[in-house]
Amino acid sequence: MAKIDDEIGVVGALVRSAFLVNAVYAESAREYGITPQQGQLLCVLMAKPYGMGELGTTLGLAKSSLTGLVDRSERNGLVRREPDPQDMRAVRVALTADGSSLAEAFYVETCRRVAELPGSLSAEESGVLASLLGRIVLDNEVPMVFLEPPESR
Amino acid sequence: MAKIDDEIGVVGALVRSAFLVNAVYAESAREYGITPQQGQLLCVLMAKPYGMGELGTTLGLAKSSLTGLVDRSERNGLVRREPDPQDMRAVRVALTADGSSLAEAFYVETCRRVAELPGSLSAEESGVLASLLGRIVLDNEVPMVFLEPPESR
DNA sequence: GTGCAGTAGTTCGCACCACGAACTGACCTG
DNA sequence: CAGGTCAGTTCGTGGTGCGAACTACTGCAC
Repeated sequence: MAKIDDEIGVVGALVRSAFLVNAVYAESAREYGITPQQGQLLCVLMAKPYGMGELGTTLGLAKSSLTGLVDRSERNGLVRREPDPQDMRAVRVALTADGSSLAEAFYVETCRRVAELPGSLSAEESGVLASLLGRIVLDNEVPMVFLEPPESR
Repeated sequence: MAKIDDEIGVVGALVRSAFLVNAVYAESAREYGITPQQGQLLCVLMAKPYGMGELGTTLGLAKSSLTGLVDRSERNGLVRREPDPQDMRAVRVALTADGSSLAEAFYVETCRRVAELPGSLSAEESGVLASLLGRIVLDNEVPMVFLEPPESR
């Protein structure tokens, strides 16, 4: 009781903060001339090249959806399909030089913007938030769709 | 220092938890035979009818995007366009009876699923998380894209 | 009251996204 | 070497999101 009217439940807070982060992500992508999905693809590939199947499970997409996404990104020169030397069926998707620098720029800018969101939180509160959200992310086995910014560790 | 390797920064935690919530939201929508965007529209309209312009700013969509979304939802019988008695140009979008019950069911189920995500957090930790995220949501003026579950207050 | 600027929504054309079903070709096991 | 499986692609369908151009109504200026 005695909650002021600004009080919010965990569920609402999670859903609405997700909405907020999406909007920031989308706007950032837009300014770099890519779609949010392409941005996501680039961010995943920053870590290492992936096979199509792997990418599908990481991004939560069907195989056929991925073919198109990679096609378009390849057409834009951001990504390259390399043959897998071990398996003639398989393909390894990797960033091109252009893709790599765009990914880096997009990633850094997106980090910057997301980092501004908790502006009013103290460093300590940010730490608490990170650790609680981090547990949710780990417990639910959220794939590595976003690298850890090195300076934040 | 002395951080174990599972440690995560705020930025990564926010982005990845958003990814997680999206996935849950999308899967829930899927099971109710609607797209996430339509689900979002229904959730917003649960609170009250909206004009198209209002809806655009709330959902962060361009006018023209909204026309289509409302068209499709109307075609599915979930939503209705009512004339605004005050202004002959304007329109009020409201849930139909079908839309209202679908919205309610979708909303409840989505809440249930999102509520499971922080499963390993104690009640107290959940409270802390809610209040920190709540401040982010308030500070950044995230629109009411999701009602507050009554029982969580 | 007439005229005109601004507002609410729609239309159109475009590119993208996501899916399932059906398919191709390489792998592998018996 | 035959049949099953696995990686990816193709195809068709429907939904999404945008900007530019458009229609129709509102409201203010005069």
